[in-house]
Amino acid sequence: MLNDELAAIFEEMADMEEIEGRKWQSIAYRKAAASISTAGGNLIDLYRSGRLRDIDGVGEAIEAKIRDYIEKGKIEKYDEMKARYPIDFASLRKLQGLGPKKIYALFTALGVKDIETLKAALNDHSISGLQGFGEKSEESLRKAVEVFEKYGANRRFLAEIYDEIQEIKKKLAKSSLFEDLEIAGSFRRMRETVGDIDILGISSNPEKGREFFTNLDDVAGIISSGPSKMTVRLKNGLTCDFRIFARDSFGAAMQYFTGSKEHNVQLREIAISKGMKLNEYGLYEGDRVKAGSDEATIYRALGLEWIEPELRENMGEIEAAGAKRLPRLVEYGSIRGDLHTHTVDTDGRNTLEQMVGAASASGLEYIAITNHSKGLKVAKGLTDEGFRSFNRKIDSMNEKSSIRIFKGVELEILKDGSLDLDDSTLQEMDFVLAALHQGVVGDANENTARVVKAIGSGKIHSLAHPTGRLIGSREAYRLNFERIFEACKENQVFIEINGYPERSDLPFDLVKKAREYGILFTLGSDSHSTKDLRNLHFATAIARRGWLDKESVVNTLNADHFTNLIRR
DNA sequence: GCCGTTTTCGGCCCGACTGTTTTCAGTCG
Repeated sequence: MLNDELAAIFEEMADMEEIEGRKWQSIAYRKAAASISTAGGNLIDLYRSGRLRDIDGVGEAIEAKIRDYIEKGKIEKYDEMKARYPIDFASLRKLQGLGPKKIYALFTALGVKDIETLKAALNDHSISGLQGFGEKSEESLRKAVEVFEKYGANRRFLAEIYDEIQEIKKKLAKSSLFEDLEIAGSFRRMRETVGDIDILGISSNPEKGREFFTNLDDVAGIISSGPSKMTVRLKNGLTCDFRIFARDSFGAAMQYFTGSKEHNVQLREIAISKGMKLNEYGLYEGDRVKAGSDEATIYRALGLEWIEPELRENMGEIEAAGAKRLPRLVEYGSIRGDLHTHTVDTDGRNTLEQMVGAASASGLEYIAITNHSKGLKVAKGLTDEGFRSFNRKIDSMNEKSSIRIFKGVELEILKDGSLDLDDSTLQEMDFVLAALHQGVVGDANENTARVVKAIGSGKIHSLAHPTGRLIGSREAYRLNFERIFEACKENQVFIEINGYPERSDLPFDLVKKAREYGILFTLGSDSHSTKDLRNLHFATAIARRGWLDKESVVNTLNADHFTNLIRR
């Protein structure tokens, strides 16, 4: 994606500027890179409408570079610099402890330009002895390469490590060495992936607390350890920061370590503009402590409402908090039904009975079974006749079931935008999810037309996993979401937030956009087995990160109200 | 290179830890 490409380029330019000692240019490039990759929206659209400068951190010079990249496919200054520094910064920067200056030192002295040449230098033992490097530096680099090759430097799915991290917190709590414990960082912000874990604690016996922590069997090794901060590698490959604070500072610490970094930078700038200083110990006016023990007081002292962790991405939440216009986010406990599930009758692993039983046990009031339609052969999609007989099974189950079961389908949108089942079959269905799975092309207009036609059919309720992305393995489909959102609004079609971790689709930034159109959303776990039902929790997290209130989420309705809403 | 509730110039978030240094630079979050 263009945003990612340019963000990577600007990150590299930041590295090279730093090598050349231009600190502020470096910071400017990094800032631009960050806002392009997180909050940028589609760069092509912004470019076409001449609104590139609206992006935080993009001024005259960087705007020109983005333009050149779009129009000519290259950025002259980048190419010039790259000729001087033919280095794979992106990979080398992923090694713990290696930044631009050290990379440059290794490059000039030993010709290190990527992981392979670094490994060669390590094998020669030629690094210790270089100016600024010693035995320990060489050893820690060796370790960093080892970790990189074992785990990659990739982020992990929140859903994948969620329970394990909660377990660690429980073990710490059980020691009764801590008065309070919280997990901060992107974990607390419920980002779909996390790069590391931050655990904060209050303890009257920090020494013992730290010792207890390092001796947990989840800890694989210590990366660094000082009097107030320690960093370890967990056995699951993640790095974990553990810090102990005084009660008076705990709110400031929570604020600081929850981030995001961009959100924090913004807050600290506001503090400065009000003649104050904000750090992880508190908010200060001169020597006087204005706030520190709880987060809300800090935000209030800065003239802001308290901001939910999920919103802290510097995507307008600070302005909204200043104007007291933050949304009341949909709550995790308010989701009453799951609107995307499969059974063994197509590509699921559990039976209808098992899925319904598990949904009921997890406290849901209803579930829509949305098996694939016949066009998706790899998933053994059901034919019209298949659905009719499956529907009869649901009817009879509904007579004895404690929760309501809706007859659903995850319906293929065919190549020409038509639908994969007969009208008479669709008439029988309670809930129709429509999805693109196959035949998606490189042309955004063609893909969009296909989706818009399906939305306009009057026969679908919700658009499933709209971007089609699979985090880590497949890019989002090329689609024009402005047109899709308009079509959904016009035809009263909902949009799904799919909580399957690899999908996490619609992504939260697009949820926030779609929300502005007044569209309603359906949450789905996309369960292929009973244990996937927990994905609904993570779908809710995406909804919250996308600023949704309860009224925007269809699943918060009870079964009767939901039935009325989907009646065609 | 960016930006403006004090600014169109002169600032730019802040503190901890490590390793190599004899007081600090580099890295990280």
